[in-house]
Amino acid sequence: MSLRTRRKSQTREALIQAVLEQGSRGDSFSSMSLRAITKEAGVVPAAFYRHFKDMEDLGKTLVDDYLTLALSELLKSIFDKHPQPTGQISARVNRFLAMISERPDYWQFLVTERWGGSPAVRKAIKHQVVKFESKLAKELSELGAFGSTPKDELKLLAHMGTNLFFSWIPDWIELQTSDPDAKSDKLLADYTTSCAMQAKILFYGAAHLKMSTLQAS
Amino acid sequence: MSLRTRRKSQTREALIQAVLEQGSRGDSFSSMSLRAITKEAGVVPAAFYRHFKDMEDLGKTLVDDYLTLALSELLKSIFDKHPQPTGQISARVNRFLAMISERPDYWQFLVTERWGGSPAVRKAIKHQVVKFESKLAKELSELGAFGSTPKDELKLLAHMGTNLFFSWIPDWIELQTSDPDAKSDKLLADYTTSCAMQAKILFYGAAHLKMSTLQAS
DNA sequence: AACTTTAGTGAACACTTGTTTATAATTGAT
DNA sequence: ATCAATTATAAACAAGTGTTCACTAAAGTT
Repeated sequence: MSLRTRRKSQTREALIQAVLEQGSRGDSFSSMSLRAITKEAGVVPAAFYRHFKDMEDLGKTLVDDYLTLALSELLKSIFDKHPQPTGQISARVNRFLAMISERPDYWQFLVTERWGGSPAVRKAIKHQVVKFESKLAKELSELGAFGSTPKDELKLLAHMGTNLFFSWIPDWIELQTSDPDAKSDKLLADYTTSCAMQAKILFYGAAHLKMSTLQAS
Repeated sequence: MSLRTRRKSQTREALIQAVLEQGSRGDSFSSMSLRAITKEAGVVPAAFYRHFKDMEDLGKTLVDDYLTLALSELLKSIFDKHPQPTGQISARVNRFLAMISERPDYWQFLVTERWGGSPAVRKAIKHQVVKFESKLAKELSELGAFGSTPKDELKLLAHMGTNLFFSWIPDWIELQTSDPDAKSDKLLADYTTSCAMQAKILFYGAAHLKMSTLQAS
């Protein structure tokens, strides 16, 4: 990799990080201005066009080059092959929340823009979420408890699971950032167990309810 | 009500509707400009200040004066006292989706701005959603199946239910608006049964999993 | 060493933004 | 009928927006 391309990808990175930074401050992508992004990246507005066609292009790149990776690494971390036999669900929920804490800016952006104001970004996220759900369904099928569950039921469960997991993210991030006092440890622990309970309710219901036979209840 | 106040509330309404209109077109609230709103409302920019202090004020008013009502009417419609004994869950899910179809602009705004770019609107929505969850928990407690369920478990279930219901809204609205062809009827029916299944999974899990005893599983 | 390529600069552009001001027009009160 | 109150208007303002263009300076190539 040449020196020039290395430096180029450096400011490119700075532009991406500027978007994530502003997202972490509560701004939505569609309300971010190109000029504000370049300013935060420490570069002149015109330099933007050496990297992206426009803001929409930047948003899609952010989703496809960064958030996609974060999503697949999340899945890897949760379903890796060092299973702790006791407390399976709780352990995985802990891992999930720990992954969120590592890069809160990524997940903040994902949650905010999933139903946000930029159609292109929305579409890119939707595409990645669908892929995530498919991989999650496959992981669940290899889990034993859902070995005999039909494929389409697993897809539905993965869909519900994804929505459930995403619903934890905003509150979890807010707990992390806005409570630096002494009580926060207990608050974090409480929220973690609450998430674990939610996951247990969902997976218990999916495992024990015979959907195909109870269509009229 | 005097003629003047009636006309005033008329343009006030026009401003609110302009926001909902732009929201239905896919724009996020934080990216809407005051000028564009007044233009769509058919009024000059300066007239805005006769009604609201700024856009943030408009957003909070929209949530507190309109969406709050929509939320409580939704609850009323779902838990009214003409219960159909057969297919309780399916029937209520049908009612829910029908309510969404009546004012898709309201629900679009609610979903988009729930994690959107305006802190004030986000906070206002959060407040109303918490109230909604409380009322939902109370309704569930009077439902028979959850008569003996502890209060905090009902709160958790109401929380999960609210998130689940909200997760249906974007896809449901998109199905309604973007598919005016012949196959759409089947698509809508399929999505409805999918939602009903999701609800059954959740409520079955909550009703049968003894949470208090299974904290370590 | 000479030449080409290119990431980043700085100035300029036409346009939109939120907000203020004085003014017109109409309703409500006396 | 007269006067006060107030909704809406039109014009103007400074500030911010996306985008273009000629340019500088450094890296890559020959």
